[in-house]
Amino acid sequence: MALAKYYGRLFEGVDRGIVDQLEALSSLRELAPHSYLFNQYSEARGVFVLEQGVIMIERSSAAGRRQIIAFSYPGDFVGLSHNDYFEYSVESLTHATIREFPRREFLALSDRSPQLKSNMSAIGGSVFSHALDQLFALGQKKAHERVCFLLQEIRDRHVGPSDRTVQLLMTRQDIADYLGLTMETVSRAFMKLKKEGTIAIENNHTIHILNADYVEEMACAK
Amino acid sequence: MALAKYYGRLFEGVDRGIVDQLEALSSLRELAPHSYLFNQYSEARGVFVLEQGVIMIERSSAAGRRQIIAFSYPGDFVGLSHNDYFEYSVESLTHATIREFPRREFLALSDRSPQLKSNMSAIGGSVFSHALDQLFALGQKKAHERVCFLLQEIRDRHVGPSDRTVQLLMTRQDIADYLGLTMETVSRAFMKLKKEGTIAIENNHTIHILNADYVEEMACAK
DNA sequence: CGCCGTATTGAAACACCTCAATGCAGGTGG
DNA sequence: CCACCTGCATTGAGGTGTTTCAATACGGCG
Repeated sequence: MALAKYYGRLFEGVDRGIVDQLEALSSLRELAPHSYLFNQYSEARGVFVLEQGVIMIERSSAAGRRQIIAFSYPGDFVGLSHNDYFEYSVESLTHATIREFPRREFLALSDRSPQLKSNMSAIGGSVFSHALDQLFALGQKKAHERVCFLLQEIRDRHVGPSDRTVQLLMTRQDIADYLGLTMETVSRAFMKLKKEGTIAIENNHTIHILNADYVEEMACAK
Repeated sequence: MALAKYYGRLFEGVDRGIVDQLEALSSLRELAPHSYLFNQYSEARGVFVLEQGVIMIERSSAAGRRQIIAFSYPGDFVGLSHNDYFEYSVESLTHATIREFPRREFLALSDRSPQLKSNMSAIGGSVFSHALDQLFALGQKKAHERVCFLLQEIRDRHVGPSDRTVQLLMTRQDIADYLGLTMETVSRAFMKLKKEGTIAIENNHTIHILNADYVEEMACAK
C-alpha cells in the first residue's frame, strides 16, 4: 500500500481495519505552489496528511506581517485543531499533494483506536515542542544563530541528499518570516557563516555544512 | 468542595466519582518564591493544578539565557507532557500552592472519562494557541508592542481589581525574559507608553490602562 | 539575448543592547 | 526613628545588530 510510506507515524501500529476505513473516507488534493490549503479562523472541517511537496504553517496580521510557524514535509500530519477553527493558515511552497480526511469522521474513528489517539497526541507533543524551540530562538538568539537553528532543524529531518547538505526549498523571505528577521539580514547571516567557513553556498537553495559542530552549537536551544 | 473553584476548567462537567478518586490520589505542595516545581528534561511523574500563587513556565540555556513561555495563574493545569519528560521548567514567582496528581494514575483515570480527556485537549489547544501568539509577538513586534501584548494578555485573564488595572506580579527582568528583550528596554517601553498617555504607572507592579483601544491594537497578533 | 523575480551589497537610520550611574522602596539593625 | 543596606527599576551614553531603502548582481526562462 503506497499510503503507508507517508502516513508512517500517524498510523503506526494502528489497526488495519481503521486505517482502511479512513483511507476510504479520504480524498486527495493537489495544491499549486503558493496557494492556500486553508486559512486562519476558517472552520476546521478536515485534517490532513502531506504526501508530496513542502508547505508552510503561518500567521499573518492585518498589517501584512507574516510569521511562519513551521515548514512541513511529506509524512507530516497537519490541521488538527483542538477547537472548531484553525489557528493558522497553510500555504504551499512547492506543488503539493495532500490527503484530506473529514474531521468529524476522523475523530469518531480515532475514538475507536487508542493507538491512533496516542499517535496524534505524540505528534501534538512534538509540534508543541517545536514551537517552544522556535520561541527560544526568536526570543534569545541573534540572526546568524537563528539561521543555524533553521539549518540544524532541516538537517535533523535529513531532507537532502547527504547529511552535510541542506536543501532550502524556501526563499530568503520565507526564512526571514520564519526567523523573525528581514530578507537582507538573513542574506547577510548566510554570508557571514560562509566567510567564517561554517557553510558553503552551492546555490541559493543548496547549502553545505562545513563545521557541523559549530552549527549545532549555535542552533542549540538547550 | 473547596477544590472546585480552582479546578474549574479541567474538571468541568467531569463525573463526580472520577474527580473524587483523583482528589484522593492527589497531594498538596507548597512552593517558596523562586523555587522550582520541576526541571526541564526531568522525568514527568506528575501533573499539576496551580491553586494559589503565580508560576512561570520557562526554558533556560547553558549560556544562561532564559525564555519564559508563560505565566500561570490559579486554576491553571500545568505539566501535562505528551512524552515522559518535561519540555520546560516551572518556577514559582510568588509563594505557590500546587496540587499534584501522579501522572500514571491520572492518565489511567482520564481514559475512563471522555469529558476529562476533552477538557485536557481543550487546555492543550489553548496552550498551543498562546504559544503561537507569543511566537508572532517575538518574531514581528517592536518592544512597546510586545509590552502591550503582555498587558492585554493579563487584562484578558482579568487578574486584578478592575479591568483597567493590571497587576504585574513579575519583575521587569521576568517580563524581559518573556518578551525576548532586556530589562532596560522593557523599562523604557513602559516609560514611552506612559509619556504617550497610554498607561499610568501607579507603582512598579500596578499599571492603569488609559487608552485601552491603543493597547489592544498594539497587542493584536491577528 | 533580455527580462523578471530573487538575492546580495551598501549606506544610513533606527531599535535594542550593554555597561554604568543613579533613584527608589522595603527591610534590618543600630 | 533614622541610617543603612539591598534588590529592583530607571536613566544616560555609547556601541552593536537589525532594518530600511536603494542599487546592483545573479539565474532561470521566454
